[in-house]
Amino acid sequence: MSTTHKKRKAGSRRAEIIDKATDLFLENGFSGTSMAELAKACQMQKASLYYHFKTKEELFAACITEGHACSLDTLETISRDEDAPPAERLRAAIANLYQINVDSKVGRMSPLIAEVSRAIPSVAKRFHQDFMVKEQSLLEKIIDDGVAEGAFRRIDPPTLRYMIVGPIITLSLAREMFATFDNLDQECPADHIRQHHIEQILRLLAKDGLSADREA
Amino acid sequence: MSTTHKKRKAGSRRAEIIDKATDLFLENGFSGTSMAELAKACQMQKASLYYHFKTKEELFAACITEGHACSLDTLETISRDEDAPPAERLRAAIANLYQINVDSKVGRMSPLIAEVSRAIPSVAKRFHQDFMVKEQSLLEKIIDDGVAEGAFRRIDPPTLRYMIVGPIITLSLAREMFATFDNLDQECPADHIRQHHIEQILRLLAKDGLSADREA
DNA sequence: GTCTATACAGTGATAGAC
DNA sequence: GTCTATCACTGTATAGAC
Repeated sequence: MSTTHKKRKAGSRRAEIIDKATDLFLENGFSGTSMAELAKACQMQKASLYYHFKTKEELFAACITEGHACSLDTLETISRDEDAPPAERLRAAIANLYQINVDSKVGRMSPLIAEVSRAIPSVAKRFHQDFMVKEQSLLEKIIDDGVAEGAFRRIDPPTLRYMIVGPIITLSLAREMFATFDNLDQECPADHIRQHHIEQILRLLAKDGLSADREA
Repeated sequence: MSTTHKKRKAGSRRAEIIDKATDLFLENGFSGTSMAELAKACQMQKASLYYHFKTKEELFAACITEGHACSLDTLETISRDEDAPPAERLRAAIANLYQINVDSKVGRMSPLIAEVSRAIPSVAKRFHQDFMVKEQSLLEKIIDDGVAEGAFRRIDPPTLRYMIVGPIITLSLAREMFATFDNLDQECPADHIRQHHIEQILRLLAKDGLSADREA
């Protein structure tokens, strides 16, 4: 507290940089975000950033991997709770997928990854391994359990996965694309889709004859 | 032919620039693509680009709007063919949506739009109006006709739209994100999803009792 | 661990000859 | 309509004081 010039909070200035950087990357893209801009947002000097991160690419990688790695906890809990009724588990899981992919920062990073994937392939690799694969396998376990219990109809796994995750990711992407629209919530009605999508998935998974429970 | 220095093909050098620029933008993003790089790809001088386009942003806008505006022709034809059986029309429509969004350049631009949307909101607006809205309404007409004919069950339109377009857009996005992977076709099995997705949509739209036609 | 100062390559864009 | 030459500026990254 005596030697340094500006020490805002104890310890992890690094975490603060990652947080601010993530916001800026999400808003302006990777190339569209400058270290100067980030420095200003952190109220520090450009050069100081390079004490914490050797390069801009390394900083970006940290935003992807360290920044929000704990996001799958809830999904993991749901996945482990094998006693709950399959439909309720799936309902909870999909609700959580919306939260992860639409509400939180990690899930909104897909367009960013697409932007830098050619220039920094390792980032795409990490994002895939640390986030997407885990998310997928947790979801798949929940469905598999339901099928094993006889509660769900068996559907080709990759296809079902895309029908569950597809609308969610697309909603997230659309909200990034049209972030500046006045009527964003009309164009991309997040809550509406969030509520109705799950019902259609359950209808798909329902065994024949049980599917007439609900009319949209 | 006598006055100019290098006149490759007659007339539309402009179209060539748009074409090359689109490729580079798709590969490296907007900020990640420099005018110098583009000039080299077009085998011309940087300054010459500015004869055709006042700014880089204007060039980008041209890539979005002019470059690939005619892509909805097939979908339009399908949409107009009201005598064909609804299921066949929808099948053809979805197949075309895959072609537009996964195979062609327009559909792969979504992450790009997301990147520049905050900096150049007009581009997002144009893309939305000229492409997405049209695509959506053509699709909706096909479904509405099927419902009117009594062939399809009625499903909440925005939800159904996301369940059709969501997996397609997400497949496209994933292929951009993981473009550098060796096993891209394993990770993002485009053909597989393309074939099976449509069957699930038809099951969703099938009236009760008719849905036992097929097992995935 | 943060600062000031700076290197220097690359950026979008312009001027003016041909 | 394309060229050469050049502009003013911003980009990432580094050196060295404190």
